[in-house]
Amino acid sequence: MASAGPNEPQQSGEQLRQMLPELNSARPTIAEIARRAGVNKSTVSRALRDDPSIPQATRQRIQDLAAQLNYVPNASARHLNHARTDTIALVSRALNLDTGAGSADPFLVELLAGIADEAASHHFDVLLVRAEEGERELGVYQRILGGRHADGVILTDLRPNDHRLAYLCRHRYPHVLFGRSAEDLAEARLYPYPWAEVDNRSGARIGTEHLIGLGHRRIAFIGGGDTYHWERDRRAGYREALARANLPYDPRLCIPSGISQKDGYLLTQQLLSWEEPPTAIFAISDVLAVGVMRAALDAGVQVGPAFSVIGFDGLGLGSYLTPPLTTLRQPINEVGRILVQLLCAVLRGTPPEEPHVFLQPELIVRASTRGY
Amino acid sequence: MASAGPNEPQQSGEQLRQMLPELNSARPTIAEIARRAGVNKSTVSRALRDDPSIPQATRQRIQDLAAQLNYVPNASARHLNHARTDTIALVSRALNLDTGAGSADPFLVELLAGIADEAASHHFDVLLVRAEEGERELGVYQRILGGRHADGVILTDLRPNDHRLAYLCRHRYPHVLFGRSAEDLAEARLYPYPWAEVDNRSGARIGTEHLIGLGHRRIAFIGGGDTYHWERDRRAGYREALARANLPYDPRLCIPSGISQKDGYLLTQQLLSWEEPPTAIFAISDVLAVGVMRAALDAGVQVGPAFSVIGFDGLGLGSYLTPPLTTLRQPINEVGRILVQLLCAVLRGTPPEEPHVFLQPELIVRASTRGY
DNA sequence: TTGTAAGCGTTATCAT
DNA sequence: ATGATAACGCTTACAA
Repeated sequence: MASAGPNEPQQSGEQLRQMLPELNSARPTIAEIARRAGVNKSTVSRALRDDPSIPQATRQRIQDLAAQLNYVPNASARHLNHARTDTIALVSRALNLDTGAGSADPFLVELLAGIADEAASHHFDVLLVRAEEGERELGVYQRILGGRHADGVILTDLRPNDHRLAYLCRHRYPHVLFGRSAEDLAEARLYPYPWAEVDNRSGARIGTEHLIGLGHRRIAFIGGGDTYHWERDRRAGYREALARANLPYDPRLCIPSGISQKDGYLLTQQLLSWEEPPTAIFAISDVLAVGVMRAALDAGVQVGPAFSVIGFDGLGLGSYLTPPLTTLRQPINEVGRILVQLLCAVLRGTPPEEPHVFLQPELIVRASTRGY
Repeated sequence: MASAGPNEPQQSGEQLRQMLPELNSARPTIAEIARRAGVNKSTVSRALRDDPSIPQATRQRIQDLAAQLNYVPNASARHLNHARTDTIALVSRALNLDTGAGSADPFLVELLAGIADEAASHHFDVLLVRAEEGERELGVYQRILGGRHADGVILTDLRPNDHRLAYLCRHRYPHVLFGRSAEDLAEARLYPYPWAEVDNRSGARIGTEHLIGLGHRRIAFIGGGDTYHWERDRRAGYREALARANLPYDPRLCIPSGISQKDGYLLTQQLLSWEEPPTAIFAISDVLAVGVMRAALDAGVQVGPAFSVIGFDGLGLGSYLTPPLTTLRQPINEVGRILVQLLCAVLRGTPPEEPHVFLQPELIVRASTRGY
């Protein structure tokens, strides 16, 4: 296979060093354009924004000149002048390598895609920020919002009594939340800033009811700690379904865990070694469910009728697993879009009539859950 | 389950509208600090950066005051002044919802995690930018780099004769590439800007040789178009292995496709309907391999000895598939870190001695490939 | 040790 | 229709 022709500039790697002094040069300013055009800076500024007070002819002349010189207005200068940056930040825990997830969280990309897409259509830049934990947690928001790296921020991984909320409200930092608790919905609707959330509790309840409907009675719920709304709510939905069906709640069947595939794998290995193992497992996320199914298969347990598995999230992956995974699909892309819309509305000064969006997940039944 | 106590400020959603005027207020400037401290702006500026010329006492006093007033220097002002933004941008195609991938690319998160982590440790912000296609492709770089939204940019999805390179070089826009061709490595080493790449060709060759070593003779290679280096190189590696083993190259067995699980699924369905189907499949990515394995299982073909499948990427997912997927692991996180290190070095004005990093992927043998 | 003033590149408010 | 000027918030010679 022939090499692609040498089309790029060819220089020794060392020559980069020689180019360095020029790196920051040669970007024309508005003053430069003005000088060359023989007009004032303000005329150029007007011409470039198609101000009708500038006659068509000069306008065109200046625009051509600017294009020819490859002029692009300096963002920092503009931001400084306008007192806004047209940038929103997404703060996410999933970017931390040491967060224990073991590997990438597919959820984040889906969300990011929605966010990036919508932000672009609003002419906003997107800043990606790692969430910090503990002492330095609030410092992140102070830096980004106080220092005006961004005009507003999207928060994820909300917790009960999340002290970030009080902090952001106190400082009037524009923000939008992904994740409120279904537990306090009435209260959450009073929150002054927008949020969007998927009904984790109902989702988990519906999923559990699905298992119960299939005849399962010993249903384990695995995954999640006690930290975030989404994990608490999903667990609550599980218990709610049991209660409604007058099934006893067995704490031994409700097992906390990490969020990686491996966690699901190890826990399921244990479960299956019980003398009376559960006949169905509700995994708190699709990622976890992957590990659960693998463990079952490795133990020679066929996933389906005798041992049903359901996940949560609706990752594209699910339908290609063996067997295909029943799950509760979240409209992740859409959540991303909505979050951006809500935040932009706030920044624009025109908050939406209903700033609180509560979406329903959708039960997708596949072969991993079958009648017992 | 009790609701989390009402800890957040409680206001009607409509009150947000009333708060709006205050949104952009109340962020103190350096002038404000100076006024309150009874000193000049420049003194404050110095005190805040621990300039030793300011006596310890005043320094402390000013720092306390700033902290108390929640002062954070305005990034735009600082950037304007310094003529740099301490921001790098990642331009990615994977953020486009309409890109045909169908869903999230897990690869991107892994890369992002590495990038975000390393960038943070260099005190750089990370801007996330969707790649455009066609006419508007270069406009993205003009806007980001010319407009100084970022100091430098990370390019992905490189193509042969990628005209972005000439463009960036011509304008002296600092950048680093993820993806050069193994086909023109000598030439690529002359490129003035840094790049990092994983040896896709060798990886694919080693993977194919693995299959050949297992006794497979009819080996299909599916996936990828003719656009990007990574897909061309992997295909080249496949052919190289065949050639070395004196196996004939059958064009019918080298099948282009999209990059989604579904593409892998549909193609494999077709393959299996042939009168003499291949006994092994090299899927150009792990994501594609997921679809391949699903199709095999659905067709009643057991993946393993009689029908081996190998992927490429080494996503965490692979070891939990059924059967676990043999693959070539790319050090994705590390690539992200390296890209940032290289770019920061350029921006710092101290380019590394060896700006071109070529990493080897690692063959990870699992149960999806077995002797034929 | 600290203050003064110029400058970063825009935009906006005056005038003219 | 266009020019002059101030302002955005910060840094940094240069003075004092």
